[in-house]
Amino acid sequence: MNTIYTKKQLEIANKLVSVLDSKFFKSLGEPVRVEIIRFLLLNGRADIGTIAENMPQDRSVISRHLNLMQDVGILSCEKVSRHMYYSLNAAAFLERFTNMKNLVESCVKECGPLCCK
Amino acid sequence: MNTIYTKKQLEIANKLVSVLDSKFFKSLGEPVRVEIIRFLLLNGRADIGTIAENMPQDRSVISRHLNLMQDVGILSCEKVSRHMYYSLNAAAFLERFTNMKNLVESCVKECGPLCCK
DNA sequence: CAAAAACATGCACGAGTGTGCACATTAACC
DNA sequence: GGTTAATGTGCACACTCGTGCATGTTTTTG
Repeated sequence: MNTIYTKKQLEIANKLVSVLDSKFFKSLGEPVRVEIIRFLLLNGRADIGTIAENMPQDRSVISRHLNLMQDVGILSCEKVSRHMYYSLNAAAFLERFTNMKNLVESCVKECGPLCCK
Repeated sequence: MNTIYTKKQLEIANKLVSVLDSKFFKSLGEPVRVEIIRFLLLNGRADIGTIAENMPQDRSVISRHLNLMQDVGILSCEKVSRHMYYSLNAAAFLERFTNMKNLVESCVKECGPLCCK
C-alpha cells in the first residue's frame, strides 16, 4: 500500500469528503425531489398545493420533501397568509455544483497520475 | 400556475432529470463510498482486501460497495489472478460533474428570471 | 491433491425512509 | 364566531439498504 502523498494531495482529498456532502446527495437521490426542482424551474415560485397537484404523491408527502430540500439549502420558502411558497435557490444550487466540479477537477489533476492505474 | 415556457426551457428542464441521475447520487450519498473514493485518490489502484483494511466495515461489505460503484461507472476493475483490483475512473467521474455543472448553469440562465421569485 | 488465500454470495437483522391517512393547527371569509 | 382552506404532524406500513456472519467458488501454493 502506497502511503506517500504530498500535503497538497492530502489536503484536497480531505476537502473532497466535506464538499461531497452526503445529505445533499441523498436529497437529490430521490426522483420525486428532482421532479420538484424541474417543476420549480419551469413554473417558478409556487405553494405546496400547486406543486402537489402535479405530483402523484400525497400533499403531505410533498410538504415533507419541500421542507427537507429547504433544510439542505436547495429551496427557499416564504409564508404568505396561510400559503407556503417555495422557490428554487438557484444561486446556492449552482454554487454547489460549481464547487463540486472544481474540486473534483483539482483532485484528478493533483492525484490523477497516481489514482488511475 | 404558469404553463407558458419556451421550447428551450422545456428541453433543458427535461434534460435535467436525466443528468441528475438518482443512481449516481445514491451512490455518493453513502459516506463509506466517498471514503473509498478518497482512498483510491490517494493510494491509487488497490485490491479489495487492501481497501477493506482501511475501512471499519467488513470485507464483504466493501466488496459490495465497490461493485456498486463500478456499475455506476465511477470505478474501473480488473481481475488479476485471484485479486480484484479497483481504481477510480477519473475521466468519467469528472465528466459527470462537469455535465451536471454545465446543465444546471444552463437551467438557471434559461429559467432563472422565472424560477426565482 | 490438500490447504490457504482472495473474493463472491446467500441470509438475516436493524436502521432509515418514502408513503398515505387521520388529525391538529393556523388564517382568511362569510 | 363558525366554517373552510392550506398546511403541519403523528402514526403505521412497506420497502430499501447497509451490515456482518457463514458458506461457496476460484486460484495459488505446499
